[in-house]
Amino acid sequence: MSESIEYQSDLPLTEVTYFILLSLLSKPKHGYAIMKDVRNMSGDRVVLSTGTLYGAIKRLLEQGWIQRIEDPKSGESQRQRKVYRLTTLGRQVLDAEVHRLNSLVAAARLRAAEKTP
Amino acid sequence: MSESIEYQSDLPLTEVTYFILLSLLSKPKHGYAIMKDVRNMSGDRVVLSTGTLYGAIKRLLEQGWIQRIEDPKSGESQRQRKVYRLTTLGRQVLDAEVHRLNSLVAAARLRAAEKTP
DNA sequence: TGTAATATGTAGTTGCGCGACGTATTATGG
DNA sequence: CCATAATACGTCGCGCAACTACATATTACA
Repeated sequence: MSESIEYQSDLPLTEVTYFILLSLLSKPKHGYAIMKDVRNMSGDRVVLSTGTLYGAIKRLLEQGWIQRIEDPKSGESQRQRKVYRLTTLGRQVLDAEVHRLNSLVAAARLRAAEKTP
Repeated sequence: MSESIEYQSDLPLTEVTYFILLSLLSKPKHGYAIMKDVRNMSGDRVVLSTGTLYGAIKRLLEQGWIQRIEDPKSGESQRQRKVYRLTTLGRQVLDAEVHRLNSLVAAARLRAAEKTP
């Protein structure tokens, strides 16, 4: 049934955190790839600075929402490149956030209906 | 057509700001009433402390998203009670935020579809 | 009469996004 | 062929907003 009622103490996610987790939902990526992906996904609205990105990654690792894996493309001549994947916990938190987001929109719809113009 | 493409530099709204604006969408309220309303609207999930509430109100006034009006219920024996209403600008920002929220949910739906399990 | 609800506010702490800066490697086009 | 853009990693310090705790006063009611 995927309740995702727990984890609410970690919400709301910041927009940056949300997009990073979302980016890693499809497949593991390294930092720079996340940056570009988030930018594309958001239609150029969310442009991460490196300060924001690596700070967020550090926190996400500490919380156990993402974890580092070996670079699958590390066939010989590869320079440093840190690849991360979403953990089960991270996916659950993301689910809970989507749920919260939907409730915010629902609340707005309710209010707009009972609005006194 | 109510574009609400502008105002994006003021987004994302924090959850607190969002609920306060939403609370004032139906009708003007004073601070304490906003607190209770937000709590109810969110199903007890968002419980504002006074520090959060009055800090937010101060910022919202400065930004011109809400404005103070005279208490309509100030018939004689009334103690201090500051009533606020949403401005046109505030309503436009709220609209833009709902739009942004919808785009976040849409992005998640897209990603969930192209997910590699 | 005392206590919960109503009502408003300040002070200090913490967390996070952001801009600026710093370093190194690989493509590429002029 | 060499400069410059793109790739790729990171740190540091600033400012803003939310939260906790504290402070104060009035009104309802049991």
